[in-house]
Amino acid sequence: MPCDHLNVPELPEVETVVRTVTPRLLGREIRQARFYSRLVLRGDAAKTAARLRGRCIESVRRHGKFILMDLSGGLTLAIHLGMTGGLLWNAEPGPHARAVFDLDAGRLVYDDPRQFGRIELGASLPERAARLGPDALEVGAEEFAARLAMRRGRIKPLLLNQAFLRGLGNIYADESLFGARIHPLASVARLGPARVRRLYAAIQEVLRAAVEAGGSSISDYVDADGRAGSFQVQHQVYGREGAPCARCGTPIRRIVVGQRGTHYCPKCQRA
DNA sequence: ATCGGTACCTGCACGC
DNA sequence: TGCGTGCAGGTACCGA
Repeated sequence: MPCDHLNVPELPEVETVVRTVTPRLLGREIRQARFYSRLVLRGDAAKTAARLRGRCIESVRRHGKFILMDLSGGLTLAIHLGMTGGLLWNAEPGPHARAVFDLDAGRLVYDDPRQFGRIELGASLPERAARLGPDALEVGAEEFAARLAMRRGRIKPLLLNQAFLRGLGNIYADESLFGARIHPLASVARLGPARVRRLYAAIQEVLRAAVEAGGSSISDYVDADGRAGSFQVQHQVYGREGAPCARCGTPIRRIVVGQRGTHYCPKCQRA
């Protein structure tokens, strides 16, 4: 069986999901939609199902951590996977299935044990998605630097702030800071241009490598039809508390920043 | 704008 | 073995 999507979906995982489901969904017609969670679905289940019926999926795209499906007739279905959401293809709905989309060919199941994910249907992308910052993989170096210059506070919480940059989550924020050799508590205002450039480059490299590997760990968000899990990207700091830093051998340290576990090398990443 | 806290959920690791 | 506790972190919201 598929899917222990135990890993939290961030930009690379969502990108992987989008790439995997797109060829299966493009041009398909939604025959029937069913919703099983008042928490996950924003809006009335019966009305949403009625609006979806008969529509074709014209495009699938990623917007930060959102999955957006543009439907015929000018509607957009937005799916956010939260922390434990995943899409299963042609799967039998399990106890955590929160939505099922029966298509003219195949079936898409939205599975989400903790129900932190959200599904909403609207005329365009939801307002809360529209007001986010530029996509972490699309932003240019200069725009990144300019946006950073307008901010204060510590760097790690800023990287997690989707209104600043959309797509980074806890894992890749830590990995990016390690790549740039910047301490997670470093003051944004005191980051010089060299470190800002390094941070930008590290974010791009970390995200691209993860996308290339098909996400952070098991790639079976959509693998109900039995594709073997892909290889895993080796995290340098995340989840490696006490293990030696790959660069200098110093034990990786874990602290809490903004209520979130934060991993870094105390020697490579100075404040 | 930033900061710190809470809440939403449930599965799982851990300790006794 | 069994049970309680705490933790995981994406996002929204609150007051300061």
